Amino acid sequence: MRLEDAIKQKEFTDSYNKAIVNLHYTQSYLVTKQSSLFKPLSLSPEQYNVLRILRGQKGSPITVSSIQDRMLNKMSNASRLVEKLKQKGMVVREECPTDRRQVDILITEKGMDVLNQLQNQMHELNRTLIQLNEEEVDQLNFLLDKLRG
Amino acid sequence: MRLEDAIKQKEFTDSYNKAIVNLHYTQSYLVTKQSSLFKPLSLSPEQYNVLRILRGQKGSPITVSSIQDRMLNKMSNASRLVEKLKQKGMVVREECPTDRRQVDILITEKGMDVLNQLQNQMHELNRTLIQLNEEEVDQLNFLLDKLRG
DNA sequence: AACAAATAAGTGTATAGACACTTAATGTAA
DNA sequence: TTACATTAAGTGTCTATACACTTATTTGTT
Repeated sequence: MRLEDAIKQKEFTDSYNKAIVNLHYTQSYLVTKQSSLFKPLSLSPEQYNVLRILRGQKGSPITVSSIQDRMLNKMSNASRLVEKLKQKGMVVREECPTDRRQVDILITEKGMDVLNQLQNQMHELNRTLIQLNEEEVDQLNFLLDKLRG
Repeated sequence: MRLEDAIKQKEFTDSYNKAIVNLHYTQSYLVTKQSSLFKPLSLSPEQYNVLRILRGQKGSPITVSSIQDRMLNKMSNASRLVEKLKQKGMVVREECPTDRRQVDILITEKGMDVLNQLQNQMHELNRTLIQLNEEEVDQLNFLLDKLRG
């Protein structure tokens, strides 16, 4: 659906303005659709993102600030998200032996189970959410990477 | 900057997965940069969006639910955003004469002043935020519209 | 060694998003 | 016309974002 119809706006001042609005709108569309997957597991999209980062560590611990660096939203609060995940038993905190300011975070078996449970559904959902062929997706990724300079 | 470097992730399972993450990351990048414009005026990005919708009405009133329909984030709460703007004197609420359930919203002169103040800065910022040429921006808009099906 | 600067984690608070719910008014149909 | 469903607006509550701040620890300099 054209953006103009989706938000009932007749026209934009220029293509750049439309692109900004289009990106905001499309991201919100994705969040809404993805949330339906997370909801049954009582996971928020950002909590899922933190779990993904931890899985990427393949067993080695990662500090809270390194999680922050890897987050999609650099303004979000890794400290509090980790605390939420800990309460659900999906991560553990350990004092870092070499620097007592830091806290090492590890994903638990339960956390891995939740991710594995989501894996296939997520893969399928991604395809249905993005109605583009392979060439177009690559083009989109190219443009997004270039856009940010 | 490539997404892989921006979030320190070596690779993605596939291009579709990367595109989802790329859209989330890019939108967050835009929000952060745009917020710096709104902040001096004590406006949030969503409050700005509501004002834009009201300006688009060119003087005719619009109900709260129509604002909701036009919002970028369909899950956001137009009722509360309008209340915030009212407290700042940027909009007024009027009882709808034909349907007492509805509430007509109008932008005030103060609201218009704020928008006009932002207009030029916003236009400039859009160009610098999107490091693409005209052809590429159009291509991006095409892909985003198609993506959502 | 002493002290200031820098860094890591966490806290406080306001705004917004997500979602279920309430209340009031309107529409519809027996 | 009464009764029930629908719609519009608003409220309550939890989670997350944005941003300033605190505390503890480490680093770097003199």
